[in-house]
Amino acid sequence: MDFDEFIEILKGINIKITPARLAILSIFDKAEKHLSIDEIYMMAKKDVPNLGIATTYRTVKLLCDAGIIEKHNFEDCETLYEKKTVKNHSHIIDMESKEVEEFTSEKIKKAILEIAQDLGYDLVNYRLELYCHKK
Amino acid sequence: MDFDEFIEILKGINIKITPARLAILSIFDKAEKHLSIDEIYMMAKKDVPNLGIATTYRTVKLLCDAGIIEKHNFEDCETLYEKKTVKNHSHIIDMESKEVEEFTSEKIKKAILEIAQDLGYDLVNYRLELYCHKK
DNA sequence: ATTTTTGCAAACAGTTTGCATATCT
DNA sequence: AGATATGCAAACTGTTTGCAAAAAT
Repeated sequence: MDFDEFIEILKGINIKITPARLAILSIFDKAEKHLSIDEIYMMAKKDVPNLGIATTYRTVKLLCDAGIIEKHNFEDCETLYEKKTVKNHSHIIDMESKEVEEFTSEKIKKAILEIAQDLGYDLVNYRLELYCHKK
Repeated sequence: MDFDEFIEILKGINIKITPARLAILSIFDKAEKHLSIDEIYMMAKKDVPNLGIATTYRTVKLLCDAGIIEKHNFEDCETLYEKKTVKNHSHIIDMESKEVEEFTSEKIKKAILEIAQDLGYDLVNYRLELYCHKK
């Protein structure tokens, strides 16, 4: 999904295109890593110097609700956000550097679906996080 | 692990046995579900009427550090605590009732270990949560 | 012109801390 | 007695909200 598609989504949900929103949107569009609110705020401020923290929170929430970005609460980390990918994926957190890597495993996914079924549930979503040391 | 063993652990780490600590300890010993700080506070207050919330937090933190209880931050839930079991387990969260059930799966565990290895990490711990609707 | 969005400051929830007093060993 | 733990209130962090002014449609 690219930048213009994002904007179409925003227009679709009756939302005005403003400099603050464009700035934050484009940060996520370019981001190579998971971002904290403060990082987003700092980066966006370069484009929109008088941006307020409240607007940052509001915009991030908006993008979450619109399904454009995703929120993560990893253990011992501040809340982080990333652009949502179609494929749902899991995370590996390097416990020293706090760096986050992503992966998917059909094998694990299948096993999880199975377990949920066995226990009498319909799986809606799951969260899998591996806390590791780099070898 | 039973109540007396808990107390031995506390003594072992040079910690005084006080009514507040006994009360909170025994709540976890009996608890059949995951507990929020407020629930712990309310329950413990029955035994120790002038208990303060600060002591509740301090004691809960103490028990976490001692490895007696475990902290969970499930999505859209308040922070919850449970007595730590030797076996590490995963959680199924019923998205309507917010009830939490536990399970273990060697199959999943194995697959997870494998993945971590493949990606060049040593697995220290993992967190797996299934968000579901009850069938 | 109308509606939505913004920045600011104040409010808020959950948690932690400083301190003088009380409790444990 | 000496060391630790407690309750209280104040501080603090991360986040949300009310409002009047500003900007988008």
